[in-house]
Amino acid sequence: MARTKPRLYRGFRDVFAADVLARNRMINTVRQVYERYGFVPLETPAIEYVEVLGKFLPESTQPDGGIFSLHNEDEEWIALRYDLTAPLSRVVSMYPELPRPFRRYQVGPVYRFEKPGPGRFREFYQFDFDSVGVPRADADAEICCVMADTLEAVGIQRGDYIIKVNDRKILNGILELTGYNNLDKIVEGDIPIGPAKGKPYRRQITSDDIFRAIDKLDKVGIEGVELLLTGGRLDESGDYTPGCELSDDALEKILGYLNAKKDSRKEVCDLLAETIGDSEIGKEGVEELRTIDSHLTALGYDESRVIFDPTVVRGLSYYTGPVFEGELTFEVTDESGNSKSFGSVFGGGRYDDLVKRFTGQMIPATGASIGVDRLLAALKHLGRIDTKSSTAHVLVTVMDKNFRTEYHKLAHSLRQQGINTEVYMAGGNIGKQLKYADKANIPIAIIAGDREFEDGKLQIKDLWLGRDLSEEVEDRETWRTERPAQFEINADELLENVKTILNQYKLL
RNA sequence: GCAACCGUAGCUCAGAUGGCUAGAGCGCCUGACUGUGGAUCAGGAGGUCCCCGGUUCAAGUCCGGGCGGUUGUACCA
Repeated sequence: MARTKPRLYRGFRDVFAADVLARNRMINTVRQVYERYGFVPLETPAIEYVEVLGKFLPESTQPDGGIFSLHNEDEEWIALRYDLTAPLSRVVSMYPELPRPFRRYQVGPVYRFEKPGPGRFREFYQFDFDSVGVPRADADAEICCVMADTLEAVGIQRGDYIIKVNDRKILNGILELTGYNNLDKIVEGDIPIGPAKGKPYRRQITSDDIFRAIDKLDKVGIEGVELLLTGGRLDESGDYTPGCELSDDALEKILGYLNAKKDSRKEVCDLLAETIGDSEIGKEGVEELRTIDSHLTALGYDESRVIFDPTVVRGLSYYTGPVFEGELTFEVTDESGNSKSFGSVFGGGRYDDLVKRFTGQMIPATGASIGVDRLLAALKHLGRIDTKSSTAHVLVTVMDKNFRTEYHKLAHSLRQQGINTEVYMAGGNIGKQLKYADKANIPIAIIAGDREFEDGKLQIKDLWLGRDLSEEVEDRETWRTERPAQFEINADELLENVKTILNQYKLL
């Protein structure tokens, strides 16, 4: 009979103890920060109606790519949530009795039907917090504070991260200045360069594509952005991306805007105010940034933590005002040996129109979201994660089956004192049991047979110490006869001995 | 979606121009005191060489198609 082959669906993964434990710890830390600001927990289902999730039903009969969707029994489209913000906006419009402002946090898996990459999965955790019902920019300033506090709480040092802020209204203002704010045209022609040279292309270009191009600054550099805004760009795989074919004048304005980088937030605001000229929407954006700046400054969140950066776009999404990006700035080397900064782990912004699609009324909201797994990867990289893969701190070994009850009683008494204790339940000699403890990363083993029980003694073994000592032991004989890191103790002194060892490993 | 590269043991890979009974390191299992982790030593298990078809006396190796993976790019809430 053909057996079933165990396999994982592309982009999904199993997560084992060490990683789950580390993630739980991190989530706990983050939760404490969110709660310190008064955010309250919310849980929503993983599945929602497609139209609730957002703009994924064009006029076609199928939801857009990018999400996991299926038909329900009534032939309606439902889908796995791809973020936690759309469900929040549904909740806000479904329960008008909720207190406003509604400030909630939510953590859980979200799903995206995209090509997975290294560290990029189709199921991953996000940890969001949002303020719904607050139009004022001090709410945005608060988001920045929470972001900074959170990153520091989980162990990212000041200087190893930066919160970057921009405002969509300013971006829109710039677009307005260039005259391309309602851009919608078809560009077509023959690919001018590369392996596919001569092949015809045809592409619809809208204002969004200008943002898209700007958003790629990190990836393709300023020259790349320039190409994307003008004639088009050939990437290293030989793929050609048609450009926006902007005028020289417009290009110049955009590039000038992207250069409005200064060390101080105030200077950036001044520079942007100058660049933005008479654009009403642009001026509004600058005012918002000024308000955020003054709040942050008053609270002592200076440019070492939060800066204004005109190049931040944050995708296309639903953002309507300030946008935030929490970036880790320390360098990492990828597998091809290039060093680059770790990148963004925290993102968000103001989205004043998101609830409107349900209720018709504008309900302002602002918030941010942690890419939990990416942040976890960063902490691992920094060595700020202990990778314990066990919950047991003590393994009671079974040397003599006749004493099985005794072993369980020993374990029970330790548990009652709050010590996580496991009794070895499978068969096998002592060596096998110690190997198990070693592999499971359990720090202490207790060994006892008839000799010990007769004398009221126990053998207690510090396995982690033994592991270190073993590096100096040359031959098998001394290892076995000396039994490093193993002590005989009186049975009634077990608890204090266990505690002493666990304290050394900071496990209590 | 498009493009390039890749697919041999659980993992990392070796197997010039077609000629094997397909190998190595690591890992895994057993043993070296039936009361002790590591190192060492001695054994052992483990492969339809991704799948299907073609060329050939002969295919892990060449050709076609599929599937899967990696990377880049597009999209990205």
